[in-house]
Amino acid sequence: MFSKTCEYAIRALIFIAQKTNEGNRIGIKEIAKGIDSPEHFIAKILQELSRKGVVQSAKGPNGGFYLDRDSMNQSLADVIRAVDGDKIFNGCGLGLRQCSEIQPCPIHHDFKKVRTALRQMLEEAKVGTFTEALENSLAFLKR
Amino acid sequence: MFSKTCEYAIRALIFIAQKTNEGNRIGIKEIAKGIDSPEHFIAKILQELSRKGVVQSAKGPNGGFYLDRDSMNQSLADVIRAVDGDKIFNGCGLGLRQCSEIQPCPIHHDFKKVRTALRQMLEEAKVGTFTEALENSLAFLKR
DNA sequence: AAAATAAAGGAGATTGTTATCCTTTATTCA
DNA sequence: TGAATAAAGGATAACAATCTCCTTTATTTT
Repeated sequence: MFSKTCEYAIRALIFIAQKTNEGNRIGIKEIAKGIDSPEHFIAKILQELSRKGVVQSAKGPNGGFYLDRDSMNQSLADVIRAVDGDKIFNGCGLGLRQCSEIQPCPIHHDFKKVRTALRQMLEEAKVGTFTEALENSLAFLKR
Repeated sequence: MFSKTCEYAIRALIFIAQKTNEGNRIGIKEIAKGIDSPEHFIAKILQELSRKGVVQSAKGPNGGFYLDRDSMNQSLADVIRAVDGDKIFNGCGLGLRQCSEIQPCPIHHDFKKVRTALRQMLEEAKVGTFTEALENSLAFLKR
């Protein structure tokens, strides 16, 4: 569904949100461990997301990644758009560039409903709202 | 959403279904033109699908690809499973192998609803049922 | 100011997907 | 039987996604 890059990004942001809610910045090594991802790879991904303002970072001792209020209120859809673009929300299911309401592919209309449901769900899911479920072991980010 | 291989495969099968309904077998070159795909690549894909029984073929003059009754009644979900496997229907949205009802990722439950809707839609869409829409220019397979 | 820390950045390796080419096999038709 | 046709199969090229390593820059602490 999403690229691996995007999966790691979402997991990392939810993890960082949790640490931010606890009042801490968090380093790359701990993030990689916390979400079971390749350390250097998630570093690259967060570097890019930091540049885009999707996540905040601080260098030096006691530095690390964290989320400001805006970032905490971002939706998963925002994160996905930053990483994978919006083809998952708008692209044709059969890969036709010209596909549209006027010139639909055979599954355009049905597919649109599903995509819309997906988008709504991801727009409503804010990065900062998973902390509680994670704390109470009602959700997991590893493996 | 799906791999390019899968997108081409679905478009090709719907196209072949149309030709079969007209009573003809159809060659690779015409398929590639008809669905606007790389000729050699769709040849490879259909070769594989032919081996799996998803599409039928005949060699030699007047040969080409066609669909028998079973293949005509296949769902798009069947085609997708043959090409991409079932990770799109079962896989975790965040790429966690261990994700399940008991050990869910943070978006597991919401995600499941969307995946289920997607699957139902694709199970109901049979390869052979798009001919009419294509004939009446209510749907397109190119570009 | 120097040392230590941690992210940023650049460059490259690995792997998987997408795409192409050429040869072989099966079938039809003359 | 021989020529033509069309898919099957094998090998490989091109490209993108994934992943790793090393150096640089910014910041803090002593």
